[in-house]
Amino acid sequence: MNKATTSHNCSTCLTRRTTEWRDLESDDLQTLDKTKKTIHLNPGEIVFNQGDKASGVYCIQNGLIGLRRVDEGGKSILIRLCSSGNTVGYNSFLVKSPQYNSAEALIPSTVCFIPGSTVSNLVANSPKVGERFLQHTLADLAETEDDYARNLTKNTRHKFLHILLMFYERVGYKDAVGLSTLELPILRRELAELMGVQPESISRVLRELQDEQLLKVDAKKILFTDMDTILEEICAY
Amino acid sequence: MNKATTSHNCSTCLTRRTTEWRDLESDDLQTLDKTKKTIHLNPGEIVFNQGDKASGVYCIQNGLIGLRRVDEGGKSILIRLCSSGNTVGYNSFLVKSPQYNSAEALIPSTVCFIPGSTVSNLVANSPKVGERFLQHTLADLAETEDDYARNLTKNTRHKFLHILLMFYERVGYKDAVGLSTLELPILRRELAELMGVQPESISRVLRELQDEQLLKVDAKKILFTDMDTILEEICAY
DNA sequence: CGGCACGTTGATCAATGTCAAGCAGTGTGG
DNA sequence: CCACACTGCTTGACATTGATCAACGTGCCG
Repeated sequence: MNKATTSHNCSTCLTRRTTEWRDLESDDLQTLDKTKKTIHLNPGEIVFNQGDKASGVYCIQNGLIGLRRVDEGGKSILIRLCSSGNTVGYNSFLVKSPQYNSAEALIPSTVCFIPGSTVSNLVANSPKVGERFLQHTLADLAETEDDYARNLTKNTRHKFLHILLMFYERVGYKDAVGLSTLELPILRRELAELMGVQPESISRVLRELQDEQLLKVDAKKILFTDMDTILEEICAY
Repeated sequence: MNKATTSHNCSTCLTRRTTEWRDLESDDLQTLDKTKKTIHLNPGEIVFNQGDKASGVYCIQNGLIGLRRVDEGGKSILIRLCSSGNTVGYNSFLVKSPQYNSAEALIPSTVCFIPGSTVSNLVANSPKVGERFLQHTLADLAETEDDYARNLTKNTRHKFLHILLMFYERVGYKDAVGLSTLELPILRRELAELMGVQPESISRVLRELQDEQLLKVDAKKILFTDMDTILEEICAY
């Protein structure tokens, strides 16, 4: 979008401070900067496809990337959402496997591609980088186990409320009169794919929640008219 | 059970060759051996509980350990099964969090407890150990994503057949007349907890599969009378 | 204007959960 | 040794959830 952001410098990149590269200095930082490629993506555009050779890793500058898995039957789900400061494609690269998942921009996004040779060099050069990748993997594992458990034990309503709150934490705000508000950044279909349900189920649970006066819906905008009750429902049971 | 196996020596331990400690030598190996504690567990006995302080890691010598998560509503599921050569509790230890899951022996099992200080020393001493933990975490993440996707997209029947085949790979054998056979090592309830369904659903799908002549059931023993059809069903769609 | 993707809603159906009953095996105490 | 309690497993009846199929409205874009 913005031409100025296309030529990016790792040394001054604020996002880098939350990535695996946060501990790099001088030479290593220059190596990173010289070999990375910055890429802009529109919604629906692909970072990489399930089955592709993993030739490096991708740092998300800004935006929202969905990791998608399609099964043999053609059913598609979103395994995880990743945003600014996350790295995607690293796991397949580190185990030298083809990409397990596809990565797709859900909103306009900027990612930096780091070639595999650079990753290998930097990991070999500085032990901190390896440690950061370990911590990142551990965090992804913990999150995936949480999602796994929730999706296996909860009903559609609970799972949906959880996703709403997750988005509220990321991009929610208070409107003019102090009401908690959220602009959903993704389609109904994508919400459904996060929960392993059909889009119609999303419509129905939204209607149900509106009928109960817990929130108001206007297309992608959600107004939480009774956040307390929602929080209680999610946390209690 | 067997007294002889209680005093164990890491240097000669065959299981160690598939753990994070496989690359250790001489001094490090002695440190490991001197500080580890070997523990025998009967079915139902607990290695550690969800919420416990993670004071070290546990290597599974033999047996079958289930990682269980109980949610606020009291529903319990099995997140993952671990057996000989796996390490459990390492993820919580490495991120210095309380245990995310409980670990419980599902059959008679032997595990070695490695105190946290030993783990930290060995990781600091030899970079290979850290790399092994990274690879282990990556493998667990990949497996959890697979399970996640399957559980979100497949029905009870498909998930159950998948679990049967998984057990067949681990402990299956051909009987006297060459028929694929399996002694299920766990309860119906535990099978259900692996899939996030009710035990009754396991009974029903077992009945269905018997009625279709795909297998025969005698308590815990499963005879696969038509393995080809089962494999086709799982792989195709 | 026409086509297309997204979203909503209704009707219906299939899958799974829930509840209750009964059976088999096992261990315990009288 | 028997009576009893207890747990695991199965089955049936029924309720509930969510999927499926179809129709329709809206907004966007060529």
